[in-house]
Amino acid sequence: MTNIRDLAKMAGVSVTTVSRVLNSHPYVSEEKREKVLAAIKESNYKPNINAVHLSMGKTFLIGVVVPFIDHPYFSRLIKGIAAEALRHNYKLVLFQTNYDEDKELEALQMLKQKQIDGLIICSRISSWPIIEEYLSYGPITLCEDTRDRKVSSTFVDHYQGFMTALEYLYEKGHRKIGYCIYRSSGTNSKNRALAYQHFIEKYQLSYNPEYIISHCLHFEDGEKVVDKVQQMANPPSALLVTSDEVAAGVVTSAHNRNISIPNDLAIIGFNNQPIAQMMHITTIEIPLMEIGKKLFLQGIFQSDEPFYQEVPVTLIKRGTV
Amino acid sequence: MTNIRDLAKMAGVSVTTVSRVLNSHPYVSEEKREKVLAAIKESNYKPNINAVHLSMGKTFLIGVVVPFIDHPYFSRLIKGIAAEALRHNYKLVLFQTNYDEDKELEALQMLKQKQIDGLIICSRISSWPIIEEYLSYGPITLCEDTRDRKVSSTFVDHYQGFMTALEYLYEKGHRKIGYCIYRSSGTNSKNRALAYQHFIEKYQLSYNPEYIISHCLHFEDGEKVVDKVQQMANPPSALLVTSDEVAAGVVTSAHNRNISIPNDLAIIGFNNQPIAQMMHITTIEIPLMEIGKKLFLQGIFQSDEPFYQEVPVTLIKRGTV
DNA sequence: TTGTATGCGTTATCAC
DNA sequence: GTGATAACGCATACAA
Repeated sequence: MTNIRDLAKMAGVSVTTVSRVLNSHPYVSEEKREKVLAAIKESNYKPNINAVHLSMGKTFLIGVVVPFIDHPYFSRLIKGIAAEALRHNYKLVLFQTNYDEDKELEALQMLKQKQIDGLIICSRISSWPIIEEYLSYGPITLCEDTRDRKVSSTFVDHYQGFMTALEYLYEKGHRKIGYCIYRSSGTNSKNRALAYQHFIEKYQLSYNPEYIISHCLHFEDGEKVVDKVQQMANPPSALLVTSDEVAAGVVTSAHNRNISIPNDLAIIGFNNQPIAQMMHITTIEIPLMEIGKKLFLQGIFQSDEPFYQEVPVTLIKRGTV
Repeated sequence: MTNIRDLAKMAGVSVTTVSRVLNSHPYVSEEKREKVLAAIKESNYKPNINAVHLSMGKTFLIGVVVPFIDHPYFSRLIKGIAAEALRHNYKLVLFQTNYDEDKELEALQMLKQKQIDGLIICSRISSWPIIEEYLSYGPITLCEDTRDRKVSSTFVDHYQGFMTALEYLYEKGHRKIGYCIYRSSGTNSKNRALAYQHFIEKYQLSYNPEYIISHCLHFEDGEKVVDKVQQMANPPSALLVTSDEVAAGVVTSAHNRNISIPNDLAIIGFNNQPIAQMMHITTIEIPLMEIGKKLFLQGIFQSDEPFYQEVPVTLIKRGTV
């Protein structure tokens, strides 16, 4: 492996000059620059990233916290982050937490110890005081509405997305609407709940706690949802479902039991995943790949001031409403 | 950030001694070891990984090449790799190739330039001569049967898995059996094709090229499969399908068109993904998470001799046959 | 069993 | 414009 000193010798200049052309700094004559460039080409030189990192005091590593790596929602987010990271010569440190707070703290600790340059938390379990404590050690970026906090984020307005879906169902004549989520504690879930509550109040609909079904995350959870709906004395006529993955499960289960969709039960999913397109599921599109890219850029190129970035969502009308 | 020199002062020893206890080397008295340990605890010391890396000439980075990051098969593999990598303080560099050879070459180049310590190729596009050329620059690990090559691998015996599935269908009375794959050129696909050919010969069944449907990768491809089957003058009575994801798509489409499964069409998927369990799809189980872990260990702790590691598969009988 | 001194390959400071 | 040289923090050969 040829190094910067070898290059200097080959080009007949000093290491400083080599470093200058390597980093395209000013103050180097065209003549010497070309000599160095030639030497680089001839020797097939590549900088030793370890030395660069040590010298710069940076790791070029970005931590990514997700509850589940192999879940369609998060793997799509990771895809976006990874694509942008590669472009900027950053590497990923993937933390799968399973929503275990200790796992998330491990990631936060790595930030504190400067083992990573920044941390992206795609879905959070630790409380605000914890996050805010670690904020002083390095950039933390979230994927939820943080406008009331001093933490940067790229987020989707789940309140608006949910409301749009609800209004659409109302317009279609539905008055008994339920919804599925994974966990009720997350910010995104809370925003969805808030929209639901406001919607109920606005149209003076009755509130039925049964209509809110939690722990829905995978395709196979769709079956549980249909189970519950079938057991209700007064079942909903429409359901907003966690994600298209789960919505697809609901639709599949419903078919198996001769529940007609949308006649017996209308369904709206989220994310506009490929599966929603194939199964003609009406959905709220969330551009996850794009969000992943934004999260990365925000996580690395961050100023002192928190920066909030909202990504718009779109209702995609298909066959399940 | 306190460093090794600060520790030495605090403990009243030399940096060498500190380094020794840090790396649990022998030849350090219990007395001094404890002083150092105390200093470490007190100062909340963490080694600067950049310095460690530079000094050791290693990056502690492992490259992972996949065609698609957000595909259930590969994201599960990544999950296994990431889990094991984290345990060993390694970080991931994710390359999504989309089966573009240049992308794969980028990863290979990084290995050559010592930008990563090892490379795991989960699905390969480049030819053997290319792989073998880069083998001299660092450990490369594959996820396909490489027993006729000098490249290490953790692999599934797709020949055996396919044959098991075929024999099972034969036993159930099927004589017109087709199969779906993504691409025909991969080693794994070739092994499946070989099993199919041997099976056909063994039972003297007629070979119908129509029965082999390629480019099946996602749930939504299941619909195309059903389309094709319906258009055949002499359709197969059973289908081995790329993955459970695609199998689920086939089953869903079949339901939508009142094709009875398994009566009109029997289906066997692969991987035993959660979706297969939910939809009661008969499948060949492939332990992807476990394979991912093995791939990592193999990729990092590799001797000079190539090492081949076969992972067994199991037929899981459910309702689609 | 311990410590000194050197190297790892860069970047950055400063004098020229 | 240019070039010595000092960090950066750790591992290790070698001397003691």
